[in-house]
Amino acid sequence: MSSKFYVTTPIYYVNGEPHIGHVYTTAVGDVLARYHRLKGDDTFFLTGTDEHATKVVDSAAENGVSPQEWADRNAKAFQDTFTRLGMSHDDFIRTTQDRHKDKVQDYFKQLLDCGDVYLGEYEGWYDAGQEEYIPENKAKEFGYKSPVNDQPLVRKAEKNYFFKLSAYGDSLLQLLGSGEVFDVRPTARKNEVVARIREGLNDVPISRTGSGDWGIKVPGDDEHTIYVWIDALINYLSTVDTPERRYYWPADVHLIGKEILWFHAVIWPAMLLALNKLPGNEWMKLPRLLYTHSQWISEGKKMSKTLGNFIDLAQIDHYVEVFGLDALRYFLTTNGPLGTTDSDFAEAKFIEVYNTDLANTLGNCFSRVSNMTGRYFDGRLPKPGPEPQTGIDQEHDRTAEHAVRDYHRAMQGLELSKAADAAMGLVRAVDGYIEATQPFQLAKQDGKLPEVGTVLYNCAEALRVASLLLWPFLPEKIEALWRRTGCGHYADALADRGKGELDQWLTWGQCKPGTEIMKGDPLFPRFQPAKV
RNA sequence: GGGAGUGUAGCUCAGUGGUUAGAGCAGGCCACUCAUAAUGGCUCGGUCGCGGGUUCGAAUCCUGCCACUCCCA
Repeated sequence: MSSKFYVTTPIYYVNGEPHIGHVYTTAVGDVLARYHRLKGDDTFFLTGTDEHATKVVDSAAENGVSPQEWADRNAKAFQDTFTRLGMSHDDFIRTTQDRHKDKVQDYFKQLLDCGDVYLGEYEGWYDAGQEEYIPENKAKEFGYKSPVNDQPLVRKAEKNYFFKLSAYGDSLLQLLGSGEVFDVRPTARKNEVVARIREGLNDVPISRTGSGDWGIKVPGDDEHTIYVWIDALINYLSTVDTPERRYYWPADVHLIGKEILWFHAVIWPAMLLALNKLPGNEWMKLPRLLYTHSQWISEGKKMSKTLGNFIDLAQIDHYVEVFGLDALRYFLTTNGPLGTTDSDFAEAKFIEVYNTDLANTLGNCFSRVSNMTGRYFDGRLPKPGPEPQTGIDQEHDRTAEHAVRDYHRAMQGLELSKAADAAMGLVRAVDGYIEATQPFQLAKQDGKLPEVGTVLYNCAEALRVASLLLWPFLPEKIEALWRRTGCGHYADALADRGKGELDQWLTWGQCKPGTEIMKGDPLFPRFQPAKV
C-alpha cells in the first residue's frame, strides 16, 4: 500500500559553510526519502537555507557585497554540497525567495487576524551577535557580555508583536500526551518538552525592530520585521502551500537537532494550531513526528575549530574521495546520533565499519558469488535445481523474509542502524549458507553441478533482496551492482527520484536463470590503513 | 540553584528483580579456500561508575556520592 511521505531537514543557517552536522541530517532525510520512494510512496523531501539573520548583513558588509549576494553565495555552497553528495531532495527552499516571503506575510496576517497576536513591549539584555535576548540572571552570570563573542550585552527595549503562546500550553500537553496527532521522539526529548511546558508558557515576541531592510516585514507595519525564527519555521509549510503540493502536508517527519527542539516542539505547533483555527486553513494540521537527533563529536571530543577536529567540508570531501560517497552515507546514517547520545566521528571507527560491513561482508559476498558463477557457469546465472546433499533445506527464503520484516519495522521507527543491519544480516546469512553447502567442493564432484547451481541461485536471490534493502543507504554502489546482475531496471525506475515497487521486487525467485553476472572490480575495495 | 538523562567486556551498545550478564566489532586460536588475507568455528575478555539500603534474590527498585551530557532559571 503506497501513501504520501513528506520529510524535512531544518533549513540551514546560511552564514557558514556546510559541515558534518548539515550533511548528517540531510543524509538521514535522504535515506528515509529513498526508502519511501523505493516502497512506491509519493515522497517529498525538503531541505533549504535560513537566510534572514542580521548577521548575514554584517558578514556581507565585511565582504563588500550585498546581503543578498552573500546569501546567494552561501546558499549555493549548500546546494552544491548536497548535489555533490547525491542528496535526493525534491526542493531546496531559500527564505529569501519570493514564494516563501509572500507566504510568510500571508500567514502572519492571518495570525494577526486570529486574535492570538498582539503588540506589546519587550525589554531585556540583548546579544546583538546572536540576535537573542538573554534572561536577567543569565546576563549577570555572563558579566553582561555575550557568552559567544564576548561583546557587551545591550539593554534593549522594543515594541514587538507577541504570539499568545501561553494560550496553547494545555492543547500541546494534550497532544504530546496522546502522541497520536503530533509526536516528539525520542521519548526523552518529549519528556523535556512536556516538563518545560508544565512550568508555564510565556507569550513570545515574533517580530523585531531595527533590522533594516533585511528580513520580511510585518504586513502593514514596516517598522517591524518578522522574527527570523518564525520566518524560518514557516518554510516547512510555505514550500508545499501550492495547489499541487498541499496534499503532502502535514509533514510526516521533521528531522531536527536537539539544539532547536523548543522552537519545533512548542512554538511551531502552537503557530499551526493558531492558523488552523481560521476558515480555509483546516488543512494546516500539525506535523506527525518531530524527530530529534543528537550531535556528532569528533575523535572523542566536542568539535571545535581551535582543537582542529572539526569535520568540515574539506574533511567530508576527503572521506568521499578515499572511501566513496556511499561509504560516508553508510557510516553517518548507521553510526550517527539518532538517539539521545552523541556519536563519535573517528577515523578508526570509520575504517572499521567500512571494512567490516562494506568490504568484507557486502563486497566480498558479491565477489565470491559472482566469481563462482563465472567459474562454474560461464558467468550465467544457473537454474535452481535439486538441493545439495549437504544442504540446509529451504531456510534461505525464510531468512530473507525475516530480514525484510525486521528492515521495515526498523525503518518505520527511524532506526536506520537496525534497518541496515537487517539487510547486512541477510548478506551474512549468504556467507553462512555457502559455508554450509560448500558449492566450491560440490563443483569438483561428478554430477553435482546442478546442486551448485541451486546454491548459487539462492545466493544471488538473497543478495538481490539485500541489495534492494540497502539501496537507500548505498544508492551508487547498489545501482552498480544491479547493472552487473541484470537488475538495471531497478536503477532505471528509481532514477531521478522515481518510485519503486519494493513489495513486488522483493518476491523470491525473480532472478532469471541465464542472466549474465559480471563480477567486475570490487564494489568496496578493502581499505589498507597505510593510505590515509 | 532546580530538573532530566547517561554511566554494563578495549570500542559501540542490548539487557528493568530470578539459574553461571549478552551481541557486534577489535584481540587470540583453529578450519577452509569460491572470495577483496575474505569467510566459518572456537576462544579470551566484565568487582554491570562508587558506597549504603530494600529483598530469599538486584545490572535491574530506593538512597547518597562521583563523572559526563542536556534542559530550565
